[in-house]
Amino acid sequence: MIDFFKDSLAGQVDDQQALAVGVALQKDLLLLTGGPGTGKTRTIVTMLAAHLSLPGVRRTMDALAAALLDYAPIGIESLIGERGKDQKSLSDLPVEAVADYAVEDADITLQMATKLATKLDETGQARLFYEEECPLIPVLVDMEFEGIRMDVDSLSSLSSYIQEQIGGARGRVFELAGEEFDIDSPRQVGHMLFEKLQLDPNARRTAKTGQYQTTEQVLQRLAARHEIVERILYYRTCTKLQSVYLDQLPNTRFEKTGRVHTQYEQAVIATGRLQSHNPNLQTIPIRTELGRRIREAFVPRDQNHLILAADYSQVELRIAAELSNDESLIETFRRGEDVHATTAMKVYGVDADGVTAEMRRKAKVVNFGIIYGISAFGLADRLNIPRAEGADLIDGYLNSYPGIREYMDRTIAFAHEHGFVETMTGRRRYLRNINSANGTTRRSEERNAINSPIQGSGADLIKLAMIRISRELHERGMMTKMLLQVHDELVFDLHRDEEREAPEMIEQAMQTALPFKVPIVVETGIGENWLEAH
DNA sequence: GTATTCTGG
DNA sequence: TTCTACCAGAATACG
Repeated sequence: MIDFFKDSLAGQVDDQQALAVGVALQKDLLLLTGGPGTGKTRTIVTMLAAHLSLPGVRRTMDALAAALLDYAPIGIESLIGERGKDQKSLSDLPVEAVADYAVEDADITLQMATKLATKLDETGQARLFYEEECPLIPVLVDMEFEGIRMDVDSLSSLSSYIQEQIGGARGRVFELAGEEFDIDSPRQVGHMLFEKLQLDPNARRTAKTGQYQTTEQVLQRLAARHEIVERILYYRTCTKLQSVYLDQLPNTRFEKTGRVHTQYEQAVIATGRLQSHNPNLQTIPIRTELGRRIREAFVPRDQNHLILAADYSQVELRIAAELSNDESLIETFRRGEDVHATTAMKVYGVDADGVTAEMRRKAKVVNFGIIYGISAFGLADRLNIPRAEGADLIDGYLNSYPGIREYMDRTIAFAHEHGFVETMTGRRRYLRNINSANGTTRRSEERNAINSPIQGSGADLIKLAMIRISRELHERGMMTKMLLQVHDELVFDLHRDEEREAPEMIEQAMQTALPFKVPIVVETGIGENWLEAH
């Protein structure tokens, strides 16, 4: 959003000013926006409309004009020259020279808007556009504008500690290797582990360049054979944290506010999710003890606030239950049972007391795999079990939840017939390779067909919740601010006076944003930082 | 610029 | 027989 306005204003403003202009423009734009049949002016935000109805076309005026109007607008190069250091700026030219170009821009945009509005109606995505995507714009602008406060001191003390850890791990790796090499180079790591130390005569190679694979998954399996492996893994964990989250992240803090203002893209991801960048706050570590500590640096804006995190519990599995209407899976959620343990009971044919931790772990992997349209091989690979056992697990799963098998068959058949699939709100994903003669390509597209309605409905659910939460916060004159969205989680600056009201309202909005027969569970947490709020 | 790897949901 | 789980951003190595 910021980039868009900064570009439009030809570098004449800084980020803060661009943000302010963006807020003002977007809000005016939306005042003009009415739903279908309301009789109000329908302002079409062409980029968003194009993302929904022409997702395969690049969202530039030239590409869209070619696709929608079969027309090639005046090229900007004819005015300011080719890209490069000699390229002029529009502001260098007399107004007369720019007039035709500028007028045509407005004309073409209006013509495209009219066509796009028709397309949205035709594809059944008008409500999605007017009632979900458009109202979300000012909500995202507000979140970008607010930002989240970052405590750089806590990051720098963590950085010193990790720097020591890196030195220690590095020394131990060289000691065990008997020589120095570049641990940052996957090729040299592969050479050390598989040529010099001969840790696995059947080591896998990468598809493109034939190097030895040294991914975490590969290394985990070798960890028991040689101490060097776990040291390399630890070295990688530490260098990753250092380079991405300790060296770079503090620089993204906006000095005037002391906060980090991520940018959200609404029209990029095919399934309908948001994308976060500059910095990406949707990939802040949580899975490892050391990594989690990064989250301690995300703190409330001042002493009157706390961090509130609200996240959907197993939302994609619940959506799979809803879409498939599988009685057994729905019943599991209605009873409030542990879905992974229940799945283990079913696929292993044991009672509740018979479920071991290992069974539950495997059942959990199967539950996730099903959402992605997994194959027996893929499951076997991930669980490090024989392929036949993987096949048995999937068979057992689909027999326990027959509705899921029907959902998969029905969805793939629909995709083959129509060339797209859709979410609960009618958001479409077009699958141009669904009828490919290449089996690998086709099967990959069939997995997309299975996964997209699930992932995309999750995106719709939280987007609609965000719109309602934002409206409630404003209407009630509350001081709590929504700050971040991480796919199934929302993060807030919670005002201390609203410690009861806000979480209750937010939970309610998240649970009821779309109608479900399956219970939707939201977990909230409050703390002095993002880690504590979990 | 592409490949590999790691971070998240 | 082959190739394998969905959606991403970003840092680093290497040619």
